[in-house]
Amino acid sequence: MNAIERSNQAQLRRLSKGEETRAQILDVALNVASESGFEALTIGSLAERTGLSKSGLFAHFGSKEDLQIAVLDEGARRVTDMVFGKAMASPRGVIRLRALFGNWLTWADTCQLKGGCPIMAAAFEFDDRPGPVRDAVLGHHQRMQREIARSVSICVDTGEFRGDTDSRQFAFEILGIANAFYFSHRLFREADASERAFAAFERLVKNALATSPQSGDSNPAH
Amino acid sequence: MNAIERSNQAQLRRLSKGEETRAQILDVALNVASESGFEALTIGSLAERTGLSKSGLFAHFGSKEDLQIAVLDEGARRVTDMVFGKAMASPRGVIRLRALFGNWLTWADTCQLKGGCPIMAAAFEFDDRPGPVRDAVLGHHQRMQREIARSVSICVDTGEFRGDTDSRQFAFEILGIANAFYFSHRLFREADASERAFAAFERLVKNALATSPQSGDSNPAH
DNA sequence: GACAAACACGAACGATCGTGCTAAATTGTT
DNA sequence: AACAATTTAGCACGATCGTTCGTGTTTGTC
Repeated sequence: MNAIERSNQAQLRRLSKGEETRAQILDVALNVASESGFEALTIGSLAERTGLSKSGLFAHFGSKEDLQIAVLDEGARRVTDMVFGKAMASPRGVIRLRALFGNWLTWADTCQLKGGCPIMAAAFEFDDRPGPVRDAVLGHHQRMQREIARSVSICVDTGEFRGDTDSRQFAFEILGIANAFYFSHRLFREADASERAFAAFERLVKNALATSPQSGDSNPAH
Repeated sequence: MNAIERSNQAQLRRLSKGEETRAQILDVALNVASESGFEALTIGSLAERTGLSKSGLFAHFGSKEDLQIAVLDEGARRVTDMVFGKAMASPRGVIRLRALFGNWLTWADTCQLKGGCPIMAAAFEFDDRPGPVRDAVLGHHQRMQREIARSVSICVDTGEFRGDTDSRQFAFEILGIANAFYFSHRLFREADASERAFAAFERLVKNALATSPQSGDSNPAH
């Protein structure tokens, strides 16, 4: 959801003035966090971008820390919508898992976040800085990993995956592929990043399929 | 190499005073970058930690940007030593590749960098900020990916891996596993992070082995 | 339209940021 | 020991950081 849609929604749902301003701030802030990281989320620059005064903006969040957490939560909310929510339209099992994976790779672009997934960046920024922000990052990522593992378990339930599939290991490896995609896509700017990611994903899936894959093409080449 | 060893080396090689001070600064700076990221590399805090004055420290690097790049290069130098250099002691082929992978997971701990690999963190910090620092990060990572792909190619040469193995895809997936390890180890603080990483790695290897693996245990569970 | 509540602004604060100067102290060489 | 070169300290600068406070303006309710 972009700022304009939110503005429309505000008129419909009678969102209070303060709540709407706050939402607009978060929209801008999420873009900044996406492009330049959470460290770059300064009150001054945010005020300038939103047209508010420093103190006016500051009043919506009691502290910079609370602002960071609010941005984090907003990012997580969008991930939930754009990745997990959207995948629910697909039928249970491997098809939904594949949709989930695909959505994860593209959700930042879909949301017009020019700098990639902020939640991903936050993990590296705060993994060694104890405090409420790190706790929030940890919580969101743990929830996401749990959700992915659950989607893998469903593939076992449907009989598509073998019964001895380790769903948490599967989620671990999916997280890895998504990260490799980010390196390839955002740092290296390689055009075939998404193909490489899907190739890795399909290899992962093939290894778990109940119909044993003994043919010769089970190699890491696409 | 820690500060003390460097100090000894300075006495042996007649490292000039300025060069030694610079090396000590970089040692401290690398720790800061490891724990708190490159954004936290401020002249003031570094001066305090090293006992130098702000201007005295600043004089060793012409600008903050040059300092960041110097820290980056020092980090890359250590990676080259601790990961690639060390793996050269192992025989060519899969054994060396495995050593390479293992070294990559543990090198930050081995170097007593309490906050994980700084080069990894830098990738996420600068992937969307064009400039000399990003260029340096990009260069180091591209070099590392090339080295890994080359090690995979050697496994083809030794006849251990099939001829149609895509070495760059292999390197892509290794990068992913290393990233997943970082999430699991540094953010989630999971005790079995390294087991999960090695399980994923061995699955990757098994798929590329020339001796076709059609048995039923080629599953993502360890 | 009145009135209370919510919201935004402007000014100022101490601290710290990166970065210039100049002078003093230290180092290396003869 | 003298001297030049290198290295470090001291001080100051404009800018920006997060935050507080008092005042004005806008909003929602009766």
